[in-house]
Amino acid sequence: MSNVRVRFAPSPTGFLHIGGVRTALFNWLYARHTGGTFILRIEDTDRDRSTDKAIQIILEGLKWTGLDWDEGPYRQTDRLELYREHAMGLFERGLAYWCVCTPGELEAKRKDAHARGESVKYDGMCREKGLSAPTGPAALRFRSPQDGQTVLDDLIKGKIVFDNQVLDDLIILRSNGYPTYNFSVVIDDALMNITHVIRGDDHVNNTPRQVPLFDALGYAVPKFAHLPMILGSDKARLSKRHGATSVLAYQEMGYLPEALVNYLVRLGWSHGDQEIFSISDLIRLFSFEHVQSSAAVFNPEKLRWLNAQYLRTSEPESVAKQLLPYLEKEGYDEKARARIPGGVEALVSSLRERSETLLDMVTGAAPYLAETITIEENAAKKFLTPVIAPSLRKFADRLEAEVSFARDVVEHIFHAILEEDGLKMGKLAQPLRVALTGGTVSPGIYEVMDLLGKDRTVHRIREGLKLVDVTSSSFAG
RNA sequence: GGUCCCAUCGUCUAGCUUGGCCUAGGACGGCACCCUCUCAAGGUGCAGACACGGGUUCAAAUCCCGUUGGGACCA
Repeated sequence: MSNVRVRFAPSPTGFLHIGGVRTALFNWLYARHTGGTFILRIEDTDRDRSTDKAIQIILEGLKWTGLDWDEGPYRQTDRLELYREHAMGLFERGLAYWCVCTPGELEAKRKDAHARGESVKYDGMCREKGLSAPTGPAALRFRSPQDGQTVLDDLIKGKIVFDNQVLDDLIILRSNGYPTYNFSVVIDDALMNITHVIRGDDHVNNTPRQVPLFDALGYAVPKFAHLPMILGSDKARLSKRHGATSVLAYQEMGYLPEALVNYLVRLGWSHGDQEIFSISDLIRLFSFEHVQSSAAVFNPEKLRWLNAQYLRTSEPESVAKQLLPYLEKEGYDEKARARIPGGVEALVSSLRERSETLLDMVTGAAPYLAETITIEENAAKKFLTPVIAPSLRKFADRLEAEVSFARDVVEHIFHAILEEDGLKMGKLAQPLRVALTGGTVSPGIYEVMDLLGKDRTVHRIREGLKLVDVTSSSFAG
């Protein structure tokens, strides 16, 4: 095991966002690629917005996508003492100071500076006051370096230089005793020995504030890798109005986790022209070298295509297993599934060519799981005609008389009738399809019969025959 | 407003580090054709991009500068 230690640190303030999953994924891949450790840390210091429910959803989402963590989940609220201790440590060494400026004063100053077109950073009012133990409300501020530069050598974006002059003396401990985001992150990353901070590039500007903290605290500065954002179709940051953004929503919509992972990894990372990667491919091939530095637009169409690819190439057994809960949800119980001779696996094999999601499969499965069907009116009118009725009846009769329902036997009977009645394949297959499935779209006609079994096949043909419009038969005949 | 990031087909991207193999490749989507018992899948083909302007160089998608346009963060 290498000494690489990475973490995924979501805030439990809602569902697990698709962008969060990608961040987690890149962390996970890097850990697995290097044989390092993947740590899960819940950043719940925002007590007003954090909920236990949200934590559960995050865990559930990660489990579904298969991103297993090696340590944690740690919770920042369990570590508050640690932040206070280290903050006071900085104070004792003169690297932090008490600030008694009130929020109102600060706001006024900011407005003022803004109006004059000046920088809105903290003016350092309390910097040299030397307050040792203020009695009223006070925040602890870090004495940020004011000269020189902070250089970030990002694994993805390369060298980024920040002038320290623009750095605020950032608050590390609020007057209510809670640490600020930038401080708790540094303490955690330092104490957890994080070697690589892999996060969204919305954090790039936080980095020059954090690096001096590592230095002041006497910890090694980790390496940073800032991942480009995922955007919606209008190039704005991906959000609800672009459609589903919660991972679990994708689960509900019938996507396979492997497909989602494959899609997400290609949003920003590439390996030549390859589009489809197994998890082991990804672990083996992943590197920051090929991570894109520009943002990417989320494209649901391509996700659907990828999902379809996975549906078709995965083991039917595995897909069948994953399909089960969706079938249950639609009310297709054990009994319904038992109606299909080959079971759900056979169903999957026949339906997967024309399904992009598991939900598509559920829809397509209806005629085979149900005891009876309703035939679409237009389809009946068009295909269940008096002209074809005799051939259909003949087919049903012969099937019934035959002991075997083996594929080649059925095919033989079918072709014999085509020949006898001078019909082309489609002339008989389509009416048969309508009688058997109730619609005009289905898997191959022999597959349909396989899924239905002999009894239901014969029965449905006879039921379909009842719909043949007798009033037009005199007209036709 | 300040700071930072980014810029190849509609979208994801290869190529950029180490300029020439690029008349810019692949994938999704679109269109057409083939296959065909329906619908798909599959196959073949077509349309489609180096944001712009300057440099550097024998040679630039590739290096440098600027402009423009997007985005993020701080307010």
